[in-house]
Amino acid sequence: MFEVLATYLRKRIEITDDELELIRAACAIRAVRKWQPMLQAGEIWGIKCFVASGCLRLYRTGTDGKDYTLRFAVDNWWLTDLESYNQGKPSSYNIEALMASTVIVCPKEKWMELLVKIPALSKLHETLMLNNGEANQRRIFSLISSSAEEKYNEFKKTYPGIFNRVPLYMVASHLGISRETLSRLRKEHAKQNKETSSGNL
Amino acid sequence: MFEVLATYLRKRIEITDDELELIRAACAIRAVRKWQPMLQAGEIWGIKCFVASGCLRLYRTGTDGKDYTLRFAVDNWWLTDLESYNQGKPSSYNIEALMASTVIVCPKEKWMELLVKIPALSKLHETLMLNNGEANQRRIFSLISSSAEEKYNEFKKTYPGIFNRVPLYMVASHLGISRETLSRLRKEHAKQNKETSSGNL
DNA sequence: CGATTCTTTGAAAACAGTCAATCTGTGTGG
DNA sequence: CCACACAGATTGACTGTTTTCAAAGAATCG
Repeated sequence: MFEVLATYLRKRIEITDDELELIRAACAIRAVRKWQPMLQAGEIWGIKCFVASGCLRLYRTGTDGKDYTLRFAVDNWWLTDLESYNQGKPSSYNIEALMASTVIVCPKEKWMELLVKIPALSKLHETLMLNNGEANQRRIFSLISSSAEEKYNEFKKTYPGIFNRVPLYMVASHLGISRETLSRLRKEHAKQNKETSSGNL
Repeated sequence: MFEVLATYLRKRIEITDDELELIRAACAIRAVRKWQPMLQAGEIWGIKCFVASGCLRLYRTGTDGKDYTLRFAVDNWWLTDLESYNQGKPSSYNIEALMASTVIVCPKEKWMELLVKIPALSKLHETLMLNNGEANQRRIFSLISSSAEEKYNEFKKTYPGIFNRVPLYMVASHLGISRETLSRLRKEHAKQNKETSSGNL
């Protein structure tokens, strides 16, 4: 299973087999069953986490008692609660598997050693952080500027692989709209696609 | 004016006078008049930018033609369009001064050299990135989970210094609500505060 | 299958947005 | 120093989107 991460890294950076061996030694493979929590609010999140296969989500319970999805992570994505990872404080978030998944985890201290030993990895790490920052900026813009329908379209375009893979109500909470609204939007769209594609030739 | 940045840095990291001199040499001081744009959509943003005094905002025009505020920056804050800075692509965003301001800017290449030469600065830089990531995560949660009123309260609590310093309609666009709604919320709150504080003893 | 979870649907209500008019404060030029 | 212009804020009436609530329908899993 570690091969998934190795392939991922080889595709993105110049890395020797020795360096890969260092990483492998620092990491652990973890199988997560469906609905199994990897992180529960109150715990401290002290690991780097790479999704080798499956699908996880990061969510948080609002003051209204409902769950709101901050982020999904599928094959070859990284997933962290930045707040807890960074400050070592108990997390306000939860991470759970949406299907049987395999993740590769690395304790924070070991990860930091790796970053020192392998400059290319450090560079990649920085790039990932920046990409994440950009994605957040775009998402914030979308949230403050778009209607429910626009957000729906954007999500489908940006994460085509996720839309059909996770429960609808989680996508709704990711977009900040109710499940009913999302259900209606989707219905509308299905209808329109049907109309457009049924022209007679 | 560079002293503002020097003081800022001394407060946060161990830094020698020689190192500060390096930074000073790489930076330029720029005065920005009220409403003057520092960045216009289409341009490339290739600098690090530190607000020594005044107030700027980063905003973007939506498909509806309205402007949406992504971020404010006041004294001792950094401001960037991550997307353009990172990828060197033309920006979709605008940056303008909301009052006469002084900013300290450093070209990207020189900044990267500084990061190599001054490890403590590099560490600070990383911390800032992480803090920004955390703030974004919290803001996204707020946007997907909160009503207009909750967002209003949270903004006032999180950025007390900004609320009274920038036009109301910009705060509204930062929260993703209309100026009228924000105006009404504020009125409600003023009324409630009056009621609470006028109890007879 | 049977039970649970998820989605859909309809009707009513709440919330926030739009439009348009008015008000307020600030700065400018006569 | 006043009057005017202008940007920003407020207000009311209305509209429209989205939420909520409740019930019924699929789908999924053991």
